[in-house]
Amino acid sequence: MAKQKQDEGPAAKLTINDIARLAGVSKKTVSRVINRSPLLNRETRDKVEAIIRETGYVPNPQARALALGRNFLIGLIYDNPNAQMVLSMQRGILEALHGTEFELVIRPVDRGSNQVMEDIQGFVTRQRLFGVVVLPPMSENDALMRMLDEQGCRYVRMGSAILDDPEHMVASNDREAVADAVRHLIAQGHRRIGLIAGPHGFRSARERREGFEMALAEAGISLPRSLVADGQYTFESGLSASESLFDLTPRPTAIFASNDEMAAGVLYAARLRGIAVPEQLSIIGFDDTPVTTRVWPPLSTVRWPIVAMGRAAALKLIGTAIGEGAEVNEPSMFSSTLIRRGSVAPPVQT
Amino acid sequence: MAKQKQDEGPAAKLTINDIARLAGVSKKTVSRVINRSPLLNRETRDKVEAIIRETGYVPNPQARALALGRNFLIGLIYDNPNAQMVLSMQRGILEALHGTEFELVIRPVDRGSNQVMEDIQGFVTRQRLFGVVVLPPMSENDALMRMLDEQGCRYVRMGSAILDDPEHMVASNDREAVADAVRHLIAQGHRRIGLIAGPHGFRSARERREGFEMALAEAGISLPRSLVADGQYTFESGLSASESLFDLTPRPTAIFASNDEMAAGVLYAARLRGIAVPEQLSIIGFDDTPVTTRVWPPLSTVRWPIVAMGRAAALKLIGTAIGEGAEVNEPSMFSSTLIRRGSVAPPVQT
DNA sequence: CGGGTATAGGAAACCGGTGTCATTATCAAG
DNA sequence: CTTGATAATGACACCGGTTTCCTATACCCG
Repeated sequence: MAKQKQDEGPAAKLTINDIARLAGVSKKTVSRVINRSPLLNRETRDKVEAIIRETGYVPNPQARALALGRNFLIGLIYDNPNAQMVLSMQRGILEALHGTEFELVIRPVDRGSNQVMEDIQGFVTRQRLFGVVVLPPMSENDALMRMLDEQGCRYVRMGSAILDDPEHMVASNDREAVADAVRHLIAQGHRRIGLIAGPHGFRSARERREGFEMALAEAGISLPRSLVADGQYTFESGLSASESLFDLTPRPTAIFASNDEMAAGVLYAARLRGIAVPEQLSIIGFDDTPVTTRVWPPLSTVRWPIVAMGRAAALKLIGTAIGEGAEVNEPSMFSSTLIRRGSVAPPVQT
Repeated sequence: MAKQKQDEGPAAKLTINDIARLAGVSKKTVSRVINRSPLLNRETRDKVEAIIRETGYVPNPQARALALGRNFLIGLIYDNPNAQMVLSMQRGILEALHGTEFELVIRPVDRGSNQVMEDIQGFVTRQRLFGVVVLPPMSENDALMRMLDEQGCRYVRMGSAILDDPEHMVASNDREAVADAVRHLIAQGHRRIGLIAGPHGFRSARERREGFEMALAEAGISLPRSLVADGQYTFESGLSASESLFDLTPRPTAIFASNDEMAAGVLYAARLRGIAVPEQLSIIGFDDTPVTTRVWPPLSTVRWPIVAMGRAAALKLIGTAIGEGAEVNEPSMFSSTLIRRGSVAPPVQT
């Protein structure tokens, strides 16, 4: 059993030397063709390109990465319960990467673990990543960004946050969007509106809460502490949080849940209690995940342009590589919009 | 402006030469330490390891990949509407990859496009992937597997398929699981049971349909063509397909939908028609996605161990690398189970 | 027609590891 | 005390590209 190293597969691996030999030029010339060097004879270029096309030669990216000192891998770091969001984000990023030589390497992490930092550091340094996109809530971790800076790893953070650093941030205006949603409820006549907040420490949770409070304050509606329940962005937490709101007298006539999962929990809880939606209770969620259209009634919600934001994040990242001087002009702030479905109606008169 | 190559970032990149110099040994010896070569003096090893630990040296994977002729990237190829499934699969694979030097590169493709093959081929050859995991329905594409073979790219296909080739396949027994589900309906007294089938050409769709027919045949129940409606594995298709079933007289008292999305569509359609579930209509889905517990009533469904299957697939792939001689002993066949929730009840007597 | 200047292209070093083989040190056996 | 076997280590080529430096040729001008 002789080791057959060279002709392992039917697609014997071609090297730049083979191409050079076939074309009758030096490997340097082939390299110039590949990298589109402008100081090449037209004929020479055509000849080499023809051979490359015929043979189906593909430069070895490992060798390229080694020689160039950087590779073409973008990392996606996240720790997020929202599967739909993560997947949409992946899609957006991949759209931007399509046609480039970049690939996407994903890295879910466990925020709870106290090894997250080491884990991520090992990830970026070992793979010498070109850059990473960080999804919320990991993106709110400033220590992480410092570490990435130290490692010389580019990054873009996604989030519902202030634009302290537009170059490294793609954000949505959650606060204003939530305020809009709540204004909608108020316009329908609601005055006792409950909030199911997101987890403490999440910037998105704070932004959404502030938007909620802002709209109420504008309308001169006071917000007793009892109308605010804490949630964890999960269906179950929405379910249990809403029960404490239902126990209030008078009961709130509308509830804004800080994400769709919790909104679905509210709807489920209402069903268990025999509270009719939207007749006796209006509900608005946030994210516009598919679940909003699967339940009955379909949930009104706030949609943020996840795919577009993912695309923008990736373009920001690789833009710095492609056009050295070219300014990256991707927008950093995206607007969310209220999607009206069937879960909102005027309150019953009491 | 002198170029400062060496001390670019705070984490100046160490090379194997630096370690060798610091340890007073040759780079080859350092390499031996890294690769746990057994023919090393204990003292030498300890000394080098100490230095590696102190300095935080990490071998450059690009260089390793180049020298070794293969890199440590696993690709995930999919074209699937089921976000939850894809994400669970990612999770399973990553669990298996955790602690190894492998990373996961994802590649959603567009099955419709006639460039899929070129796209994937470019992906695996350019990146010289170690191997790929292919999700259904892409995994049913035999031409793709031939191409991967030609490219010398390892692969494992996931699916609900016959085990023609256990080494390259991780499968679930959809047929038997569906038969179980339908037997459950029959045991409850149902006789007119509708099927919403998956798209033509999907092996999973065929398997599930065969399971359905099998259970009916066992019970001696005939299946008129009108009780079978075609679906596309989407919510909307489930919605419209179920309407044709609802128009039948007599109406089916139970419906098996070939996945949860379509089952949710059936439930939604029933709500629109004022058909009470489960009193007037029983529903069973397939996949056990989160939506099944968000809707009311929660849907009975068939659960297949996605995460475990993803883990097994990844282990099969990298197992061949880690233990050369060691047989990979991951199971190739996984069992699905019926999850009973609230969408099934005995039929009303007519 | 000669000298200066682009410009194409080659030789060799390099990126940071790994493989092969030779060399040296150590030890048991004869 | 010599010899052969064995363990530990090092020298050097190599993986497949890129980059630097240099030379040879073509072209331009006075």
